Amino acid sequence: MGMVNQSVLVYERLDSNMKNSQVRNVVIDVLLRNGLVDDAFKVLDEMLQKESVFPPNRITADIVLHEVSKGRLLTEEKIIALISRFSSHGVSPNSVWLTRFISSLCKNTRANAAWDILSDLMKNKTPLEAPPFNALLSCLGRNMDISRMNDLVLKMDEVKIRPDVVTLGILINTLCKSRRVDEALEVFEQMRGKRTDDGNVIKADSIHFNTLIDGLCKVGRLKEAEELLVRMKLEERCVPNAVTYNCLIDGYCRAGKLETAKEVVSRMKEDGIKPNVVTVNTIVGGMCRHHGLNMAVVFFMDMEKEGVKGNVVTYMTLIHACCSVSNVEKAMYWYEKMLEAGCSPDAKIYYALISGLCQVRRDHDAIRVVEKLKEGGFSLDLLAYNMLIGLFCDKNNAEKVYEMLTDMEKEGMKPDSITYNTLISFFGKHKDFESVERMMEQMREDGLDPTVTTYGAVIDAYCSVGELDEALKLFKDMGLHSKVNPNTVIYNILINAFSKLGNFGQALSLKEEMKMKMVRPNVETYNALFKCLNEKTQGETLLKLMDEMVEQSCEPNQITMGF
DNA sequence: CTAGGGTTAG
Repeated sequence: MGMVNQSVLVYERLDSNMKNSQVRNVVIDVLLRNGLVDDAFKVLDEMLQKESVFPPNRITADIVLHEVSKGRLLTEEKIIALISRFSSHGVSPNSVWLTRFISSLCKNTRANAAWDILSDLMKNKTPLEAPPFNALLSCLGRNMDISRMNDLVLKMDEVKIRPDVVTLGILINTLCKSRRVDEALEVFEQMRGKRTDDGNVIKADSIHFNTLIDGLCKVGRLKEAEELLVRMKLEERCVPNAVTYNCLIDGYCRAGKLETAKEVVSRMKEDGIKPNVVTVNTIVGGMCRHHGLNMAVVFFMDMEKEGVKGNVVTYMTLIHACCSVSNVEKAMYWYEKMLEAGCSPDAKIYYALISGLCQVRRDHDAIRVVEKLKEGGFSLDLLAYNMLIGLFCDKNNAEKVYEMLTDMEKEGMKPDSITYNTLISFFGKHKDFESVERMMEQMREDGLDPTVTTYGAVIDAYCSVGELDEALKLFKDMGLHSKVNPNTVIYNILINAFSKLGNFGQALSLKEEMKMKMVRPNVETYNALFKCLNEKTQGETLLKLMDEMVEQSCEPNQITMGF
């Protein structure tokens, strides 16, 4: 501390024309390192004055921002203000630091603040590089905000900040994930090889190719994906790797071409690339979807013999497949197998089990799994809560429904529209209109607009007690007061209700209305109408409607045949 | 910046 005091003493005695930026930087550094934050900021403030003779430089920003974030000396807001003051002197924070700061803002869903910082720095023409922009771009990409991404890239171009390989990677990836593969290919061709002022070139790399191949596969354009692989092999620094082949394998699996997928495994081996656990999981998943569990298990065991061990994802895939064919015992068997194999379950394994059990309506088993999940130190997420609430509603277990809701609240989780829709339909089925209204109100209070499903549940409830006037009122409200429009399901509910009451005229005019409004009728629409005709034995109208059904390309089903 | 895992209500 003595040394610090001496340094400060010396500094204070200096003539003000001796206190240049370099000297001040040293003093600020010493003060901050010794925790004398207020003193440091006093010196900094002198530098940041508008007409300061010795303004801050790159090093000032380096020292201050590094220490500030290391010691958490300032709030995010104050750091932003500080950056802005540096910016007004034409000083940028160090690129690495700025990138980290932008990322952390984005993680806290403060992309707007990040945007403002970068705009401010650009406006003041401070020197900038691509990485901080990449951080913001990848955040915008996660939110699929492509238009703001394009804006940012344009702004970069205006102030001559050159994009790098990562920038290109982010753009391609976001476009591919939004299924806009052609645009991704276009951006790729446009940006790659582009020479900038300083002679640098953005070179295409394996990640770019992998992303594009995956994008093409995900939209089923397998032939083009294969062509891109050929092109990739001809490029300089682009060697296909396990990711490349796994993307192709996934593409074939999704298309149900399991044999071709297995051929790609052979091709990758010939190419000197070992299949990995992702390869196994992809094919196991594909087999489960298209050829059933047994084939998948055989494949899995073959691969284990080749030395590729399964992981949580492998077991989860198998567990899910068991559940989807209602084989809970087998699901639990694979759960045990997973533990034996030394794979520690993560939260998602439990969610998958819960999802499977909810689908086959095994409420007691689901409760057991929830207990196991909690024992494992995990908690349910909104999705899992929704599935469970749905299950307990279905089982008329109001007590459990309330338990789930209080649990959610305890964990600070807000119900979403799916939760509300589930509850509204539950109360509707019990003809508890008071609760229905209460839920609708609460939903609005939570800032959630009613969805088509919400209306569907309520309209259905009023129809079920024969209050068609009330149902029609809501139906009309839909178009008027909210942005949701009636869909096929809503029309079917009403047509069914009128048909049941023998009001064929009203039912028929609703069907006409839906055709006029371009809402497609389906088999159920016609079946609902037939229900009414059958009683009145109006054969002629029936035949006419049958013809119309064909016209509308509605496949008649079992129920239709009964008329 | 690239590959594989659970999504509800009518």
